[in-house]
Amino acid sequence: MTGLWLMKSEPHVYPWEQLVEDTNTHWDGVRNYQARNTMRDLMKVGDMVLFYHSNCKPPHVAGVARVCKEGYPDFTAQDPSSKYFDPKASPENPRWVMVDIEAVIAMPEIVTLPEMRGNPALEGMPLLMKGQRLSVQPVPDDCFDVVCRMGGLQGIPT
DNA sequence: GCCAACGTTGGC
DNA sequence: GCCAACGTTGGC
Repeated sequence: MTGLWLMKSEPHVYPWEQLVEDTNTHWDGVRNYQARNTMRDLMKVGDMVLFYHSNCKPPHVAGVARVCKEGYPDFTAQDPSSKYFDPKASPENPRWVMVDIEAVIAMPEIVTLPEMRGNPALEGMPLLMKGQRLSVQPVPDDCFDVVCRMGGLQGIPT
């Protein structure tokens, strides 16, 4: 079964357009244990990802990506010059994990947070639940499909 | 810029 | 192991 996820990025840090230009990227900088565990234990090659722009007006899903490399140490945690440096990380205990994702397709039309909040079919989506801040989070199958259709796609892309 | 909701840290 | 203090996220 293909896992379905949502990953948040602030557009001024790493926008969807950059992923398209890069083709793929390593998802560094996640410093939350729950999100780390998701990437380390649950995300598999071929899983699909909603690429979400947070901290912008309006927040929105910009495109669909795919996991192309499974969890491995986030090397930025061991790089003192990185803003993601963590002195507690080491080769023996990397502490933080990342996956690689690749761009699949842009949403023909972005799907905004208010639009998603207004769709009763998305009631079960963690993103829309109060207090939900995880930067990597699961998306129920039916919700993933609904978001894709709201963005003008014919369901979940392959 | 505000602030609610969390998560982490560290003293005890 | 508790919990107060602090830091961060991210919508508004």
